[in-house]
Amino acid sequence: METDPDEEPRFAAIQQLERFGLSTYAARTFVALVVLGTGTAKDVSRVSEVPRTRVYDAIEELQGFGLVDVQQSSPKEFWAISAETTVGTFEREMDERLSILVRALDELEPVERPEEQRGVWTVDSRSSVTDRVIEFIGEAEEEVVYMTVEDLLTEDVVEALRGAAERDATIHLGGVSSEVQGRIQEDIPDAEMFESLWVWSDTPAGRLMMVDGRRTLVSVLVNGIDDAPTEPRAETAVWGAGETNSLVVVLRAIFTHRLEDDDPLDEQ
Amino acid sequence: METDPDEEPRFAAIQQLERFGLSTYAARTFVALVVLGTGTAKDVSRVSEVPRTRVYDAIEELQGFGLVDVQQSSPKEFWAISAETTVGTFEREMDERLSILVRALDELEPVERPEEQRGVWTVDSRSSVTDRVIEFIGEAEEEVVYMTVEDLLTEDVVEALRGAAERDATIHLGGVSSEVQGRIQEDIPDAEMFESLWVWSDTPAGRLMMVDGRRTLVSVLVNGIDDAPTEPRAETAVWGAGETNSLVVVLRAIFTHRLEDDDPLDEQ
DNA sequence: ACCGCTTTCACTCGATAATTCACAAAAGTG
DNA sequence: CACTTTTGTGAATTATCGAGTGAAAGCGGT
Repeated sequence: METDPDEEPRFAAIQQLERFGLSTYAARTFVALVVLGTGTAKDVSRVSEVPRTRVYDAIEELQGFGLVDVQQSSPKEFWAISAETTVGTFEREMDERLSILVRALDELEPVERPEEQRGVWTVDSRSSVTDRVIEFIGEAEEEVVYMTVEDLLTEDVVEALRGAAERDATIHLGGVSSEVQGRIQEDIPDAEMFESLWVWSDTPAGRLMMVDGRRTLVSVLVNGIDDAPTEPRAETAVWGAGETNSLVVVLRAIFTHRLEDDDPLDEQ
Repeated sequence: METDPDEEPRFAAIQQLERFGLSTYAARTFVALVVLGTGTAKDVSRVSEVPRTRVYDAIEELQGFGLVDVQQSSPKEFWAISAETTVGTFEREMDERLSILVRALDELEPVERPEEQRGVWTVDSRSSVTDRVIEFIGEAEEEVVYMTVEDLLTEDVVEALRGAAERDATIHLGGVSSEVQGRIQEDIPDAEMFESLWVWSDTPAGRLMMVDGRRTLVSVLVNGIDDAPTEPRAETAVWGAGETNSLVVVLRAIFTHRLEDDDPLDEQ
């Protein structure tokens, strides 16, 4: 690191503002004004390193976003809205953009997504895997089998499972310690716990799920066991859909065999 | 218009995706996949007009956002997440960015913003003016005088007024018809209504407010009366702060004079 | 081993944004 | 009132990044 620590929030703010679509001049100008509260083009130029003659354009851009007010005097003075209001402004802006996006996508999306798939799809980051898990659980009508290491049994997943349980789907949950089992039983009384089908820890295994016997997902934690345990290990998953999908067929075989058995740990 | 109406949502979707930071290739590729549900580079290229050879880069970019999964086969196949999940993904992304921004801005913002101001600031769009109005009402400790045309008495403003009333500030509200007065009385029982100080309609007047006798705002509706009444008329405002601010002094004179009078319509 | 297809990658070009420059208008200053 | 400094606007120049192109490297099947 070679950056002045005092400048770190300034840099972060500028970076985020740029990501929201401001030009670098506009972003730097705004941050300068937040620090100053109020100031002239010259003031802004001094603390923001924006060429003085360009401050005016930047202000205009910021006015378009409703982020600064100006005082019609000579020299003109500029005033930045409060941090709080700024966030509110962007929140509204983003809501707006999102609603346009969802409207457009809904029109484009074919009414029914192809269900049966031949291949096996791969998903990469942890958050994406979680997305997929939640999506699939959300489609469950009859049965969810979900086996996971505890780290990955996050609140939103439990939420999705509860939703499925309330739709009268059977929940089989495996791989979690007895303490956590208790907590889950409170949330989802109907969930049925089962022991791990095999030794679960000390493997890179992440989660393993099957929904209605026609959709399955398997994930592993990458950056192997011997790696520095600093980084939360990244997750990567494969999933498949359809009665005849190969991944589905394999997992269905395993699960139905094991779950119908009352003493699953001994065989094979 | 010369665009195929069928293509309009497609265009809108691409545009929004670009604003969220996707390259045009990535945006076009994703939209193509949403339409197709699933497809190879060739398929995508055909419907998206993205050069076939660059589809792969686009997919990589999209994977970074968690928007597509791929099938490791030859040819590779690509799968787009559902519209619903897409929105969720961006929602999380934006929340993340916003929280970084607010953290950074809070550190930068001087603890107390300068209160007394000499000049008069101008604000431009309707939403920005509303922002300022709400902000100022939120600072009220003793008294809010707010006179407005009914169009501009939106729910969020009423909300802010209620908040001020609950902090034991006196609310004087003027310029609204008796029907609306009734509705407001329900929301904010303590609000005190007063008649317009002058003929209010048929002027370009918008709102006029004073908070604690030290902060005032006046707005007008531009794009004059004789303009086509299609567009909701734009609003532009000026505001000032501080006991000795000229705008504040003028409005305080008017308001205190008129409000203390029981028969405000006749004089001057 | 060959051919066609898929995939990757290095490179050009052009649009756009960043930066600099020149100058007119306005505001101070002696 | 002449002269200097400051302020604001517009155009000119430079840099950067992404779109588009094409060559070359894998891969599969015959």
